[in-house]
Amino acid sequence: MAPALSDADAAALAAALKAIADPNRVKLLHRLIAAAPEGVCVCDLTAPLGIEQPSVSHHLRILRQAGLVERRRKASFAYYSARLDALDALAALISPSAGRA
Amino acid sequence: MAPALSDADAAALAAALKAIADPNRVKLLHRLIAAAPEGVCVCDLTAPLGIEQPSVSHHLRILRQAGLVERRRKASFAYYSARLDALDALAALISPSAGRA
DNA sequence: TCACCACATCGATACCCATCGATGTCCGTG
DNA sequence: CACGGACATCGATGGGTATCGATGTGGTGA
Repeated sequence: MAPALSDADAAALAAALKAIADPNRVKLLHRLIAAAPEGVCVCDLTAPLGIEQPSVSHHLRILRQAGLVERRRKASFAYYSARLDALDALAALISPSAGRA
Repeated sequence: MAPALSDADAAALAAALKAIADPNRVKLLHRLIAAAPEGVCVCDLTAPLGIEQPSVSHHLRILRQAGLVERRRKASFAYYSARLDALDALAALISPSAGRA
């Protein structure tokens, strides 16, 4: 497994985790996972989250920069979908039993 | 699966993730996991992390409050060890494929 | 072309947190 | 009982961030 864990690796893993370490982003991801592999447009995420549209865009931007969600544009709408492989990979990194046989 | 995900669940998951979403805490957990099930005393964690002892205690305190590490005291030493089951459970929560069969 | 809709960005505000030096607490030792 | 070592807590400081209203942008339809 990863015996060393460099500073860069630790920083990268911390950055990815920080992207999810927010209640609203947890909710967003949960909804996108539940809708996978379909996408959900921003307009359908504002109301259930209870926050304004700029905040939703802000959180989705952070999740997208972390490589955890994707965006597909159709007309003036933006459909976001979860990257299941990225989430699985992230889970494997924090799971101690993942590295063992 | 988790169909609903209440506000409390989202907040709890976010809080647990926030506990790991720090480069130094990632490093601490990595070392404790590598040393599991043995414990590591604070004095052996200060030098490799490159931060002062109060900061190490601070981070270990946060990890302990999140239920991710345990503390065993022996004399004036404090031995910390990772809770592998808690980490596995946390990984399962953020892994989309974990809920499926 | 003009008005409109969905979304992104900007700017300001308020809040949380990581870090460290100094200090406190507990225990074992001489 | 004083001393010292190991760890925890305190207080101050600096940097990061979530949130919103206002505004910008791009595409659609009349």
